[in-house]
Amino acid sequence: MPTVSSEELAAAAGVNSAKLRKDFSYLGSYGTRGVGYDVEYLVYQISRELGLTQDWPIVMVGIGNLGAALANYGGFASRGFRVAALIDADPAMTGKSVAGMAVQHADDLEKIIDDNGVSIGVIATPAGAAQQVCDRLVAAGVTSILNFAPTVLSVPDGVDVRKVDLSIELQILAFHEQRKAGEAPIDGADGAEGAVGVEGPAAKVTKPAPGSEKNNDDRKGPDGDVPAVMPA
Amino acid sequence: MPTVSSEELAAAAGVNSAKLRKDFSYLGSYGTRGVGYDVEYLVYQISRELGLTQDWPIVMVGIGNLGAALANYGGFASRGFRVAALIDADPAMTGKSVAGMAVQHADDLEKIIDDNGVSIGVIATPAGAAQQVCDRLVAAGVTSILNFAPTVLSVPDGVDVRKVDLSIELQILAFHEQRKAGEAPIDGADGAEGAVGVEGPAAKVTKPAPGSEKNNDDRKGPDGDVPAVMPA
DNA sequence: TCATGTGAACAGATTCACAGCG
DNA sequence: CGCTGTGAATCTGTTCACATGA
Repeated sequence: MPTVSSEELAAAAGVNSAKLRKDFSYLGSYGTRGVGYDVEYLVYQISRELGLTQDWPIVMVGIGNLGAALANYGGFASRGFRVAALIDADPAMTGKSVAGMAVQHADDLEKIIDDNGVSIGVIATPAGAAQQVCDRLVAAGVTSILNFAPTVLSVPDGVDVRKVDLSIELQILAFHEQRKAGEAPIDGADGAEGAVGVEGPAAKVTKPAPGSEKNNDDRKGPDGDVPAVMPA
Repeated sequence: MPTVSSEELAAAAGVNSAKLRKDFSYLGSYGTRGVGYDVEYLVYQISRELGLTQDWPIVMVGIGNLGAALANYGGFASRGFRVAALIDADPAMTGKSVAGMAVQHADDLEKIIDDNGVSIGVIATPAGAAQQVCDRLVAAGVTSILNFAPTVLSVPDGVDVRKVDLSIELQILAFHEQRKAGEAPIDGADGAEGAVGVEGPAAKVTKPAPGSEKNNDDRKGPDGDVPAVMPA
């Protein structure tokens, strides 16, 4: 399949074809009128725009279950990421092989980052160690951090942090599940009678997907469809 | 602190106070004019709306590194989730203790789901097993699935699937990192000269956060700020 | 003729600004 | 008086529909 039309791509992705064309147009005019988009060329252009054509050395700090799972995660390499080092503070871990790499001790963190020109760090430590690790990463020159620890990190301006909360996804499923179960108030403690706009967001729950596969359509993000504030 | 104003909450969350008030108003009128919101009452109302006051038994299938990491994840219990069972297809895993629970064999999947009234399942198996596990979960009555396997699952109508791609978050960081590095084209293969709207989305990258902590502000979601289509 | 690329219309979400109530 | 709750104004993002060019 050498070329593809916006219509076909849109159907596959479950979005409107006009939106897709408009989005593509922001990257430049890579299509051919009357024909469509050259697949190979389009893939290259999008890859380049997203940074997939670059090599991104990353360090992973905290090689527990989660760190090991991440180190073994197949998707990284194909997206241009190269795990430059696995780092753990536990001396017992040092030298152990995880995902085919020797774990290095946290003492060498600064040197490792410097030697490899790392600008992206992944934190998979326990909550208590996260801020300290973060500070060291930033001091050593890391400017993007992916945080799996259940802590809010403070960083100076110019440093990006993304926090992944693995339970928030379950939360969202449970929220939808609750809706499926019926609108009846579960526990009649008191009045949610006047709950006006509840129907709005709820309409998203089971959108009839235009495509045949249904998977994360309708989704704005892990926290895109729940209120911003939530009790700890 | 018995009460809190929309202004304070908004500052803490890094959003506009009017938006916060409007969002809250969809749940009902739980504030007091001239005073603010009663913290305890507000927490309860939001918890109830989000389903935090319910007990959600879940099963986790695939107890490798990632499954074990999830089973040990502290955040679940506090959000109303109860891990009803850990399930793995490997007989060598059966009976092993992970996060204080004995791993059960996949043969018993249907019985476990039925006995515990489970409606939410977590798949952390290798990609090859995911669809099969998914089908069995659905057949056994599960209606919400959290999928960590790198596969798109097909499910019947009425079943919710959320896919978590751990590398997508890195992808987003790398995308921003690329922007920080400067607008100069990295590889001059050919013309992205006419790249018009690139400045639009880019403006989001380093928004001056209204709050003091900067952490996942500006974020729509793991895929909220990258185009919908991306090469495998 | 066909599918892109894009102004213009539309829809949805956010913010403003203030009436109303404790 | 202060802060909520909310219509109205504004802004942002999506979709329509068609001129344009291969």
